[in-house]
Amino acid sequence: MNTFTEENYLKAIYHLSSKTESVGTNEIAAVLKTKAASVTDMLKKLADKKLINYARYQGVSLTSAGEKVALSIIRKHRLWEYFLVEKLNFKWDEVHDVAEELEHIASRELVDRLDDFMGNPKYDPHGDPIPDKQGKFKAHELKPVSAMNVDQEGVISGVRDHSAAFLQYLEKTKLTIGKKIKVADINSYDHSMILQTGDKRIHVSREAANNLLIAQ
Amino acid sequence: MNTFTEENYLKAIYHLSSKTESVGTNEIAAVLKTKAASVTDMLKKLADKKLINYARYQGVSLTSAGEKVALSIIRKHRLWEYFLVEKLNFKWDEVHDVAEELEHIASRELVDRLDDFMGNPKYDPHGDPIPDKQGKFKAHELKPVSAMNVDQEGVISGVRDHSAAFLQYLEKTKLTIGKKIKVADINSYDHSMILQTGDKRIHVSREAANNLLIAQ
DNA sequence: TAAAAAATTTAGATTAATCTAAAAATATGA
DNA sequence: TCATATTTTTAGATTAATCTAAATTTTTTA
Ligand SMILES: [Mn+2]
Ligand SMILES: [Mn+2]
Ligand SMILES: [Mn+2]
Ligand SMILES: [Mn+2]
Repeated sequence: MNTFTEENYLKAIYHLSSKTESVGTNEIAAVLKTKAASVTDMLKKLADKKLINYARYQGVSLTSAGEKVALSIIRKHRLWEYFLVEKLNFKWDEVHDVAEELEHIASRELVDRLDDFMGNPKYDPHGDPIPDKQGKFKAHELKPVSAMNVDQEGVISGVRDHSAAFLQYLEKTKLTIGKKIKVADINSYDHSMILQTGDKRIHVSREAANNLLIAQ
Repeated sequence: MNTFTEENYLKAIYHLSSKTESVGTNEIAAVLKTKAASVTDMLKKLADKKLINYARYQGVSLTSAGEKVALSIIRKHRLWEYFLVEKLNFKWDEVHDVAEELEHIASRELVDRLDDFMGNPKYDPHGDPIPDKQGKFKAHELKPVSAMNVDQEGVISGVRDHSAAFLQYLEKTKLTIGKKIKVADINSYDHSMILQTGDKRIHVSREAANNLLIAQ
């Protein structure tokens, strides 16, 4: 099988590929907190294993074999996050680092049984879709709160920024997954917004509104 | 912290120490399926970290820091095995290898919450005691079935051989943890035994009786 | 379109964990 | 007790993942 490190590279390339077709060496180095030279070495290795398409200086993309591996890691990551929150009562801002370790446990049987044990959840605690056994998943059609107009309504369904700081801020302001919100007002100077949830009015900055996603 | 490999060495030394005070290089190599030369290298490293007492050619023992680490790995191993069997419906012969991976997940918080989630079990699926947060545990006072006399009774409470083959054999013959048995007869020629469980009579070899443990 | 800048790769080391083969220390037993 | 066997350590390589510094390629822009 693949090493822990190879799996992290594939996952990083997968996530970076959602922005651009082809992914650069420096981008990968930044995500994995390593150096470009190290990335080049690993890219050669992954190319030898036919997990990525790689040509010198041309950036990389996953092969379908590589994508399959990446999706299985992401499946495990999100299922474990769900387990930690739903069964072990972790907060949603506490689970990522532990899931980064758990996602590398190989046993297919374990993941599939865990999935069944939890009733085959479709989304993780941050609103991200959980790929099924076949790697299939349906992402919500989401847009940032910052793109909403006054009086528009929506249900909070995901975040763009997964940092503990942002998640804790959302927790504190009660802007959590599943909450129904309505845009009460938009400040035309700094684009900050007043959101209405039930009887509460919450003032959020443009930056926060940009990282909070809603389904309509 | 310690690497995956260092943890496996400490655990191996801990288990081997139950037989003899001081543990030899070759014994460790055999358990870890590696070579004596590799073990010597690692022993130097563990000694530098003050996790073992080591003098060239004299064998090793754990320091109390090393024992603490070993017990935390064993705690995790056994708690995960319990989880796999009790919550995910694995069979008792299927859990060891997965637990060998899970035991290296670092998060203290995870283990302690898992422990609580399961109601703080005292024994794993094979009857082995689970150390608590402080590393404390109480082993059953067990003896092999082979040491029983005719008409003696006892409750199956552990195994000496953890191999899948032996566990499957026990499963098939219904000689599982918690079963009450009585020695109906002992064959004086080959020391095989007839065990009575409820209305069933089971013939077990001397070897099997030796690896099955009872509490009285 | 040719410098300059940025991105990427190569060269050469390093560290951890492993190996084989040979040397050294310890244990055994005639 | 001393030769032989066993155990353990050392010496010297190898492989994976990483690094820094230098070279190369591609991209940008003046
Ligand atoms: Mn995460
Ligand atoms: Mn998540
Ligand atoms: Mn086990
Ligand atoms: Mn066990």
